[in-house]
Amino acid sequence: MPELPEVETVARDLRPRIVGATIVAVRVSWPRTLRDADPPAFAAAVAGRRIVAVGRRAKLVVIELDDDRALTIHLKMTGQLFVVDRAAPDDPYVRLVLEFGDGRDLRFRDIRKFGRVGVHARDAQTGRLVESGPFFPRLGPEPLDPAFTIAHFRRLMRGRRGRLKPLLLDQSFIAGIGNIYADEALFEARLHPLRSVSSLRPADERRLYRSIRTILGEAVERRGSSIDDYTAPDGDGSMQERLVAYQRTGEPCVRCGRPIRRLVVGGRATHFCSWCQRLPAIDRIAVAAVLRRAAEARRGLAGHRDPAASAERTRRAAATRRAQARATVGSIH
DNA sequence: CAACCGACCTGTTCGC
DNA sequence: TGCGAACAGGTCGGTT
Repeated sequence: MPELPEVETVARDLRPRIVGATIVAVRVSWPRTLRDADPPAFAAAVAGRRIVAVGRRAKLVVIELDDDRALTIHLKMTGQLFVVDRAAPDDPYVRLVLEFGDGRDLRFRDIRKFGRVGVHARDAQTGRLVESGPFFPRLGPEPLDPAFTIAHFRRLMRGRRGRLKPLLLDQSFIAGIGNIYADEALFEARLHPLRSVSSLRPADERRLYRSIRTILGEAVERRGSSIDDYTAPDGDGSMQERLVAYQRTGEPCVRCGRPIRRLVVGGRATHFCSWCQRLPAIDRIAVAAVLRRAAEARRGLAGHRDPAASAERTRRAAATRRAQARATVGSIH
């Protein structure tokens, strides 16, 4: 589920609650939640350790311990972290619990069981996570880091060949962007998701760089987008109110009024305005086949329903589900 | 290297 | 009312 802004919010909410806490025991109800699927080894590694810092890298929550190690937690689609009193009622979707010496629990709840928790080495000198090893993916730079400049961005783009949307989702290119913010950044930059990277001119690259930072920055300020199962320990974000492309199929584009269109790119739903995010001539031919196939697929879906109404239904259902998730979490300090 | 596919999971919605 | 298919914000490994 969560992308960079949501994970950042979770880390910030967790920090004041768990820094200083000592882990005295571990409960694992779904062993595969652990990246090495070995609960006894995990318990032995963390028992007695004190938490000294909480941060984020890409979409990972990083919990640093008072030895040379850190826990990384990837929430994937439906993971949630919250702190409750040990006596708080159990929940069938809680997969892993860190029990603290002060009577509280850090609980990891994850309906779809995609989330993963790993133990990683930490550089004793710098306190930074060692970003290597069998379970650690190659991660690109942090887009909101001040060190991530337009020059840096240009250098990364050089030599890349594919299309924009898959590139933005590639965590080894830039870390932390997911499906929502990829669509929003491309809309903001007025770039078509199927635009070829090699066709970008300097002005296009500048707009893309700026839109990525603007969208992610605002999303962090707004505590992320609360959609479906995502909610943070200190409550919902509000970025969902500002999304203008994602899940807006059929609704009028906020810039030109033409309907937002939906395509599947790399297996992911992709939302854009085909007027504001036009393809240059070079790309049109290459992309024509993709668009034709999408049109055929749409026609194939008999009983063509109203896409805007459908999107609205989807959002309402999502809000309901989120309310249930929130009620379940019921986090305390 | 780039893109696509099925896996991994569960819950919800929609068409029939 | 019930049933199956499609879909959901992420990533991985194996193919093409």
